[in-house]
Amino acid sequence: MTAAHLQRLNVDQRRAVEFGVTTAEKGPLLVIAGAGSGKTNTLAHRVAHLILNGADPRRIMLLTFSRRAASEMAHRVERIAAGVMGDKAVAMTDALNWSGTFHGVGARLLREHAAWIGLDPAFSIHDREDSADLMNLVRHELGLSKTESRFPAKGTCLAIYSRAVNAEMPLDQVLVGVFPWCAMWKDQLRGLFAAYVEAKQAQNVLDYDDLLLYWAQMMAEPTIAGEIAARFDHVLVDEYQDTNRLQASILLGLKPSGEGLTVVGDDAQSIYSFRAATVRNILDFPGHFSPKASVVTLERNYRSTQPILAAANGVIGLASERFTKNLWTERTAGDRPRLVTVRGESEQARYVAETILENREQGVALKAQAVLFRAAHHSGPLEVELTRRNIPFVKFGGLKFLDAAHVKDLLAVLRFAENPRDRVAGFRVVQLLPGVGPMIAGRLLDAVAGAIDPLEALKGFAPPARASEDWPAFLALITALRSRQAGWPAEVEAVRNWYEPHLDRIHEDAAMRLADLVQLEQIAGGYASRERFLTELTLDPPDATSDEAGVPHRDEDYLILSTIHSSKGQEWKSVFVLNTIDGCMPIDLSTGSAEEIEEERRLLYVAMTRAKDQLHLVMPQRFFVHQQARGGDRHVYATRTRFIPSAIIGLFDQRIWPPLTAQEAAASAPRPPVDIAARMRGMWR
DNA sequence: ACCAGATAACTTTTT
DNA sequence: GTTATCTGGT
Repeated sequence: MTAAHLQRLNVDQRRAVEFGVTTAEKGPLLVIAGAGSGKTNTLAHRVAHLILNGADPRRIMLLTFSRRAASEMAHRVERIAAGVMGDKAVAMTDALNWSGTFHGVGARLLREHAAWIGLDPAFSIHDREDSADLMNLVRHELGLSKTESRFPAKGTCLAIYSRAVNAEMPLDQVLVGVFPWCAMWKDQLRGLFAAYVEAKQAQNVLDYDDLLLYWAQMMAEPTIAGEIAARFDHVLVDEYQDTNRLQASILLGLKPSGEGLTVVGDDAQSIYSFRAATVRNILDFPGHFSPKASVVTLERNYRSTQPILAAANGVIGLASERFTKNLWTERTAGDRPRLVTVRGESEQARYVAETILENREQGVALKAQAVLFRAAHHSGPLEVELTRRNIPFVKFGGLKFLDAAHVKDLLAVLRFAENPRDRVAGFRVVQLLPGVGPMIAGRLLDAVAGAIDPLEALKGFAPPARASEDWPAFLALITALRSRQAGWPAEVEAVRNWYEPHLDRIHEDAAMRLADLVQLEQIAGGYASRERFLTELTLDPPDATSDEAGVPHRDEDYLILSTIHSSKGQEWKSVFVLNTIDGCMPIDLSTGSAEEIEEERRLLYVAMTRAKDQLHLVMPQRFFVHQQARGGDRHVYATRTRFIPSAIIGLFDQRIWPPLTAQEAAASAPRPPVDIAARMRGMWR
């Protein structure tokens, strides 16, 4: 007699779900799950199966790639469990509260253990930008901003630092292997990083990497590691191919023997090596343990039609490292993916928009369709076209809502009030006052940092004459925020009221930006407190930005625009991939090492395997080079992506759009070559 | 001494 | 559209 919830699974999926729970097997488990093989579903079933068989959900750690993935997983677990145990399932899955990203879970563990490791539990978390800004401040202090030849920019410095931390690699090796053009600055960089770490500690801030690094350090300390490890019976990790060595170390600390550890992933979908993720993590996983981890491979694809799968397999089959998986499906009917040649980017936009509308006429909702692209700005012309035609859309990836200067300003005020030692936030805030620049801001923050009571230091500071008019209001605001008299989220409104005149002064389009701030206020209302708001917003920023079309309501139908990276784990009936041309895929900025090229190939594979029924790869022949003045005419004549060579072109349905007229078709038909040159040579013989 | 406006250069993917 | 650097003004 088999439980009902297991009967919907195939043999391999069941093995992954039951392994060690209702079977006698022991030890760690690696599930290699091909694209569309029901990976999320299998993992959700395993969690539900664990709970149904007596595991305590409070003692299950579930690590996913994004918060969205975590809540999706919780929903599924609840549905599956509800099918078996009814209403009681809700309480069980609610108790599944250790689920989230590595960073999110890490932040929580760190706050709980802060006292033990000498950390102030009110630490703030810096996002990438903030970290780069702090790196820049330190860079200036060390005089590295005016070296004779140019010192690496703040972003590059942070990338080097981050790589060394996440890959657990010595600086020398990182420089030689990944940033060879910065190798000459080795000593200065080492000094910079030392000062950067000290600055973070003095200001009580952690960056993204610290959330993992501190966690890993705790797991390296036997007393703390024992306490944390003992809290979790099961640790399950999704998207394991996109984890890095630091994350692998954390897992080993949590489950040294591998008992109770399950990781799921697909080596063919590893697309985050720029974040120091390494395919080796998943490939080497079984060997980390003795006895070795068991491996279950899911090869049956439930998503795509056979022709789409054949084309995707064709693309990944040319990878230099061969993957052993052989995806198959029973969905044999369907069209080959279309490889559509269009004249330029505006035709590409028109093709996509028109085909999407046709699909909708055929009953395919906009929500069941998606447009994917390599870089966030590739969708620009399409966004214009969609807006013109009143097609609502939501864009994932690329510039975040939180990256807008005005949003950052407002958040910086809140952060400064929460943690006055946060220099990056303070630096930004005080310079909003007219008459205050970097020097005065620096002096003010020095005074704050040196004082026991930051507020008193602020009050005692003599502002420059030009700022005197705005000074009292600023002081009043910070005082009010520190005392929390307005309460949450009302204090956001107080900040906005204070900020409004400055916004007007600084930005031309103040009205539009103000609307964003009102939206931010609404978002703030969804969080319990200022501290939770700031933390969770940094760890899980709202990533959908919708442009001129206006924010579609959740119940409305809208099209999905997404970078390929952000499309991970999702699926749509109809998928369009923009700019399937060399220079975009692979993107020409990648310095062209073999490994980077391979990752670009996997990116195309990920994009193609998102499609269920219909796949369109669009190739504009003329591609405007970005980063040029508006109206500029610099463009390149593009060629088909190298990942679809003629050897596999037969797997695609090649088309030209708009379709050629009879005359054009005749003109482009193959004709016997005429050797004019030979005739001309013959003229003189 | 220091701010603010102007100018030139750059823009991959993200927790 | 942003961001680092230069220059003129206070």
